[in-house]
Amino acid sequence: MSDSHAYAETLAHAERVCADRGERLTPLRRHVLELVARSDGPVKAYDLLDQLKTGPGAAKPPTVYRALDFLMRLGLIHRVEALKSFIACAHGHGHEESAELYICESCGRVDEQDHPDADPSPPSGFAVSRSVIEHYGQCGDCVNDR
Amino acid sequence: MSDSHAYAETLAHAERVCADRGERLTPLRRHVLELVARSDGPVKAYDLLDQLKTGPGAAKPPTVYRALDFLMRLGLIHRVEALKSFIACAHGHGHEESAELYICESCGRVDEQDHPDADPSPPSGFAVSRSVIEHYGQCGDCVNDR
DNA sequence: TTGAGGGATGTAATAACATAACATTTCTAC
DNA sequence: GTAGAAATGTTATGTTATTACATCCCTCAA
Repeated sequence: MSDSHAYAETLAHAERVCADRGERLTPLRRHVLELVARSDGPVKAYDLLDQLKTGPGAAKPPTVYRALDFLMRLGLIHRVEALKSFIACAHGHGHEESAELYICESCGRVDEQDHPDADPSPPSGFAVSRSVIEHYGQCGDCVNDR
Repeated sequence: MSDSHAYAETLAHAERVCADRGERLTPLRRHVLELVARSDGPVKAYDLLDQLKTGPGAAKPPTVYRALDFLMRLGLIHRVEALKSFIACAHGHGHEESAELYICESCGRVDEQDHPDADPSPPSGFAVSRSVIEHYGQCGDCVNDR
């Protein structure tokens, strides 16, 4: 997500989503989304905080976490649970709360797949509202490099 | 996992796994496993810490985290990433690193399913070594209760 | 039997991650 | 223009996890 085309699309998509839902993509929120989208891989909240700390009016943790919560609520970013990190959503998909992520532990790249909405085998009667699906390993490139 | 039969089985299983792999289930590690297994649902590291803090020789964080790491390494417990918590593994299954969890947000119960080893759609060439699969929602009982 | 080496545990300090509570500002609608 | 709601600022603190180093304890070989 470091290439500028995808990045521009991410922002344009964010504008559209906000407009659709009557939400405000404020400068702060846009800025945080930019930082997440420009970053080469999953990025941590406190790294964002550092990047927002230029000058005397430095951002404090709640500022960043609120923006991240907002962006997650709109499905514009995902939290990578096992890395305590965040990535920009690669899709304009609908199932905002259920990305399926492939995280390369060698190069750090994250690949987001569309995942089947139908769960293979939920326990009887269980109603899933949100899923965390994260696969760790090595991407094709890193496997070949060895 | 609060019923004593399953609990006894968990410990017996732990003994077997350790014996097989030449690892030592020390009193401390056994104690931590007991606390996790006896707990009614996912339990937090600092809750365990509190439970180990009886008397003056109180346990400190690294003590608990080391035991938890050990138990995870052997597949005896799982970390519930999005809850920052731990549960005893319900199975003696082989794919230790890839439990599929159904977590009820109403009653807190966690149901561990065997999940398909075959991944539906990994990116080309990606070699998965470990997966985090957590489904949040309501279990059948809680859905009916409403 | 002793002492070297390794694994486990104890301990202190601190790093890293996240939220609560409340004040202030900004936007929007009337 | 003003009320109410939404967003942001600010302070403080809560929660989760690790680093670094000391000590203990067990095993095994000399």
